Amino acid sequence: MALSDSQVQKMKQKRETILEQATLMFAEHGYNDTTIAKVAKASGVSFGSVFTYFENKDQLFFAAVVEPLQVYAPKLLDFDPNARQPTQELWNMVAKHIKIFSSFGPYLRLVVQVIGYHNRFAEAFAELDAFHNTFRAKIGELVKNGQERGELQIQDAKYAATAYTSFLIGLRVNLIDSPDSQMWEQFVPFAMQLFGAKTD
Amino acid sequence: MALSDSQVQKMKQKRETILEQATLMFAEHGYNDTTIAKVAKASGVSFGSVFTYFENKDQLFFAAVVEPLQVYAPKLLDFDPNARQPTQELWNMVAKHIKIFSSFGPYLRLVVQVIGYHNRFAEAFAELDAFHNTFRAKIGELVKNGQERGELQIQDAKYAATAYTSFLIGLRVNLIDSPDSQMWEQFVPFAMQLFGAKTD
Amino acid sequence: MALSDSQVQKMKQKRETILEQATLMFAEHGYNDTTIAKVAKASGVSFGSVFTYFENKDQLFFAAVVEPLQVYAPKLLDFDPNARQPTQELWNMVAKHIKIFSSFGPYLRLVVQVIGYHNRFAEAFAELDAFHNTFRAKIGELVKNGQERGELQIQDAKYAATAYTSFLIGLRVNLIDSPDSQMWEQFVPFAMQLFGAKTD
Amino acid sequence: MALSDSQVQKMKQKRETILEQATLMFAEHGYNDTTIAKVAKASGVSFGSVFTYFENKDQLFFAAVVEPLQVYAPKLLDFDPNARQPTQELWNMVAKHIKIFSSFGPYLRLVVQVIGYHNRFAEAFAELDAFHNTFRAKIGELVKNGQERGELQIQDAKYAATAYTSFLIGLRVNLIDSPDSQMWEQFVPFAMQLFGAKTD
DNA sequence: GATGAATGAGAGTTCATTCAT
DNA sequence: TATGAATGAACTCTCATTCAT
Repeated sequence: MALSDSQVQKMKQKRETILEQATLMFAEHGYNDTTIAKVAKASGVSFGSVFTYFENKDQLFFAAVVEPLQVYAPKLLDFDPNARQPTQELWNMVAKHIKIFSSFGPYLRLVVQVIGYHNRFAEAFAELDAFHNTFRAKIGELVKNGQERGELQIQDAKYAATAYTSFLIGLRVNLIDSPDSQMWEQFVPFAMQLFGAKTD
Repeated sequence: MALSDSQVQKMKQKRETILEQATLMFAEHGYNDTTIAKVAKASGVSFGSVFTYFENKDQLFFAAVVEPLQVYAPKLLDFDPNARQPTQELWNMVAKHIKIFSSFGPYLRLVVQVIGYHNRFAEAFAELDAFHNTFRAKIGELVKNGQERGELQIQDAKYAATAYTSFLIGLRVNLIDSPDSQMWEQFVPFAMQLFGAKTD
Repeated sequence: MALSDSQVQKMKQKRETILEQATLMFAEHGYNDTTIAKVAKASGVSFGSVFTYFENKDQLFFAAVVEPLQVYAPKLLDFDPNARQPTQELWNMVAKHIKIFSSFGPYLRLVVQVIGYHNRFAEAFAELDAFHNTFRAKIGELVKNGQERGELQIQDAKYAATAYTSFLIGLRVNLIDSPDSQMWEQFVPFAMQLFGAKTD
Repeated sequence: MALSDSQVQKMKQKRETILEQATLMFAEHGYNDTTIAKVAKASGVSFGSVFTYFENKDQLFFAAVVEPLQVYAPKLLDFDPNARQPTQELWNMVAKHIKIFSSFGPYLRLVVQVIGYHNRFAEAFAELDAFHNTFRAKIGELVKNGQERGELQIQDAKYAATAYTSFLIGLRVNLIDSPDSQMWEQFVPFAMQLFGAKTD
């Protein structure tokens, strides 16, 4: 018997709730200290139900890492590498990135874990790594564009991109308990310097 | 009857071995996936012996995090904030830091974990945080010195220091599997830019 | 979906079985030499199931000590302190007590342990002590009644009650391996003497 | 090389100290919760030394139970079953017993344990049981003597003796935390009633 | 004789996962 | 689909005992 629309809807909602709670808990307490029972409780379902929506704990973790990527990736990639005014574009991009990074703390802690234990979480890491490469490549393009237009110092664009993503992730690690966006904003100019923006 | 010197020596050695193995495993597999039994095996002792040298697993972890700090801290702080040629001093400092960060990968992964779960590892985090503050403060001094001598752009020295340590830790996270020091060296100029070093 | 009635019934039964086996083993071998694994085996369940019914070993022990009290207490208190014929009532009471004490050997050994280590088993002891006080008080009333009616020697009723419960528990300790009720019956007259029953 | 007298003396002393501490701890915390390490610490010796004086933990426990018996037994048996004035003798005996029982609380808790787990502590129990039989027999003789002289009610002397020792041990269990000898003294008359002493 | 490092059997407990209801 | 009882692998930690010094 096919499920009614409202049923399907309800199930989607439930899955979503579980995933959200799982993300928060995985991020806060790590993989091992997050138990299925706790996630279930926080989600208002029986722990048996978690297995209805996710094959096992590993899959739940994988989903918690990879699915938000679908949401964040487009936002992070939302800039134009061929912009006419690359410095301006860069500034806007950095401001946006910083805003995003300052706000999705929990998820990024998850990301840091996956990177830290990339052997343990090989599949999830592969996804993140793939995005990271795409991300860096696109940033690199914009940097190159900026250099070609004489707005940025000449330096290896790929390294600059890596330096930049490192800076972002490092900020997230260091400012672990500071969701205060105003403080985060202070770091935009530093990112610009990293890119070799000419200081007039 | 007191223990003989050689006895004491042997014990020190054994403790050291256990701690080293523990550090490696904690860094590689995290706190939970590192079992006392595995550490013992890797160290060539019975698991009971681990408890001879460390009260419990938590203490072992704490020691693995805090003791190396005694070794690394002086090296990281080995620069002169009042140097006559601040830019030169800064460059040397960065080069040294990058070299150190590129080489003690395992330990830094441990550090990232502690920061990531600072609630879980509160005591260890407190130690790291204290060092981080000292570290940033001293870097900030050198930056200020550089600004006063007109060698660096004027910007908030504290933020610059934070940006720098974030950059370092972010590099360590991103370049998780690259001990290749030559690649790391490429990032020295970027750090200099972060500090607002004037590009002639 | 709630559990079916038969399910609930089965669980109650299982809990009961575990508790019974635990009581027997705690009584026979003491707290430490009674392992969860042994209790589980004796109860025909996996050791994990013991934790489904009891939070931990301490709780299991507590339940083994306290729950039977609900059963035995009413039986031990089943006499009338204001009886018209106090000596007769006393005799019946003693006979009943002796019968009960002779039969629930295992449980009483548990009780003796709790008293012996009342620091270790503080909560369980508190429960037993509370009952003991109630028990002695009610016996004291009957004794007083008997004295007032001139059937018993005048003596401190509270001490008499304590002497009596001591006698009972002492018999249980001494006759550790004698469930033989006939032998136990022999002690009824001694208890009566303790109460100062006048020997005509 | 033979040991000097003073050395022998010192060792005897050390053994004594260990045994005393062991008795106290076994009595207070039971066999399992009393560790060799704790006993050693309380005795001011290394735990290795405990094994110099006692083969193993079981032997230590055995010694703690049996050796004091050599001290207490003569005191408990110090009465004349053929006394000319049996009631008087009985009174004196009871008074002495009560005094002794009120004072050596820790040791008696040990005794209760051994009786409670006589399977576990079979050898120690055998010693205690043997003494108990001797003890009861001698008391029985005095009771019989009293009956023959018409001072005591006629009743089975052996049961009377058992009732009496039960009463004593029961008091010890019930008054676990009352070393207050004055309260203990109150129970002498009750013991006399147990023996069927004629109340004038 | 005295010491305490080394060992490992064995205990309690957690928790992912299965599966009957 | 939802539930939670049942299971047992795996982990940390304790402690009696051995034995080299």
